[in-house]
Amino acid sequence: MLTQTAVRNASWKKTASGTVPPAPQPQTGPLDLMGAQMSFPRNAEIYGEGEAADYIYRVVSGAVRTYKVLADGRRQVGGFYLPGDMFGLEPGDEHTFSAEAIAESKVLVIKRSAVMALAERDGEVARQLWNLTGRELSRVQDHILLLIKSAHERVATFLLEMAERESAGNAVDLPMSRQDIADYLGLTIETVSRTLSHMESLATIEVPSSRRIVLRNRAALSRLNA
Amino acid sequence: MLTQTAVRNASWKKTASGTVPPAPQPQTGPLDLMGAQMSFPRNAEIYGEGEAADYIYRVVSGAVRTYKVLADGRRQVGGFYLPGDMFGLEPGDEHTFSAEAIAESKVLVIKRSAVMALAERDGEVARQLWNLTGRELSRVQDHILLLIKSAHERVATFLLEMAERESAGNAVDLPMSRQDIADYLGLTIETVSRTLSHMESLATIEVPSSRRIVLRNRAALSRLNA
DNA sequence: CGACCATTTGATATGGATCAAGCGATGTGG
DNA sequence: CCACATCGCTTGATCCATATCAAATGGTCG
Repeated sequence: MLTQTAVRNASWKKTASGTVPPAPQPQTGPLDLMGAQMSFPRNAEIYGEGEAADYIYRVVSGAVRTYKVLADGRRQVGGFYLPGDMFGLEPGDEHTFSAEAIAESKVLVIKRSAVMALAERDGEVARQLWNLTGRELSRVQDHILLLIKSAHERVATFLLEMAERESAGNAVDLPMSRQDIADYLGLTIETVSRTLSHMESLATIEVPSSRRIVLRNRAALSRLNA
Repeated sequence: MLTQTAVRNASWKKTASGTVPPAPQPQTGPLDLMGAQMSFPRNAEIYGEGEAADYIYRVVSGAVRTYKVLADGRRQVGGFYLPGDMFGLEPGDEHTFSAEAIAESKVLVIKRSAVMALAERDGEVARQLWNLTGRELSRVQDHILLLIKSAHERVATFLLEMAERESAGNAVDLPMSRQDIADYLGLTIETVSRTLSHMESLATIEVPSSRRIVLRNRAALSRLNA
């Protein structure tokens, strides 16, 4: 079920399947052709933890974070999803994380039951779904490796990861706040900020504005990538 | 491909499908009927990181750990697998972690290609494989949540998890060493040991021998479970 | 222009790591 | 069968990376 917030903010629009997403993933195939596009303003909830996972999603523009809040208020960001990325495909039938738009975002919403029915008949689709879960799995495994590293290593790994995903030369445009980054890396906002400042002082990166980071010395970052 | 160590230590034995594993998982179905049983001595490698994922595995007796070693020698244990658990099913065709027997173990080894062929024809099997990956995914997601907690919380969570999986009253028999636990929890062996001692001093647990832990106050542990 | 929010920077505190012994169980050779 | 080596674990002392608390700065929007 879509969330109240989500529904409230929704601007439905049947999409002619001709719409080309900014950075399409190679591995999506028939899933491209399904679903309806919705818009979410900054910080709008797309779905909440514990809700029925009736839909799966694909980012068209903007960016999405998934997260979980622990009993005492600590928040862990599970992942960031950029244009072309699919998210919300859960093994069980409840979402285990919540999802929010980081910035104004357009998201393709696909009925899970439709996809499942399709997978039933078409082995190729089934394989694709499995693949998707598999990718997610290795992403999460990498995240674990990240969380045992030092603060410098975590930030370096994060920057390299973002650079790779955006692949816009050496400049990385971060859609997310320092708080989002901190909660993703398991650090405090202060530590993230200090680490970036330190890297800048070493000329490893440049930070022309807080959301824009230029990688000046990838080798140094890779060395930290451990 | 099976590892040198693995092959060297292997004692192949075609298993009459009548062999009943100690704690069968409910969700395995047809996969039960396939594969051959192998024995691995303590600390034997079952497969190595980067090897072709030609087989999937199911613990019959004993226990298995999967792990990854970072460039600088730090080791992260990805998970522990107890009798009935499947492991080694990777999305890609290379193992992303290594696997070793923690204690003398019997493992059912199943040819991946055979399972895939079966899944091709039988949607039920395909769904089961997907499910397996999904379970693994949520296990790993939980692991991430673990890694952002305090040492006490991590240990408490670990003990409750093990107690649940073994479900032998309040006594937990740990097949793994303190080092294994430490590497799973992202702590040092000293911190794990100290934390257990501290919990014992609070009468939350009893540690009659280093591998045996009795939960005396689950409520206190759950409170730490955050 | 002023208020607000995000970010940076500074000072201090602290949880867990590191370094270093000590201890107990297990096994081996004499 | 005992002495001793070994290994896994515990305990102690100290250090350090990162958290926490606090304030200053900067950027954005009405």
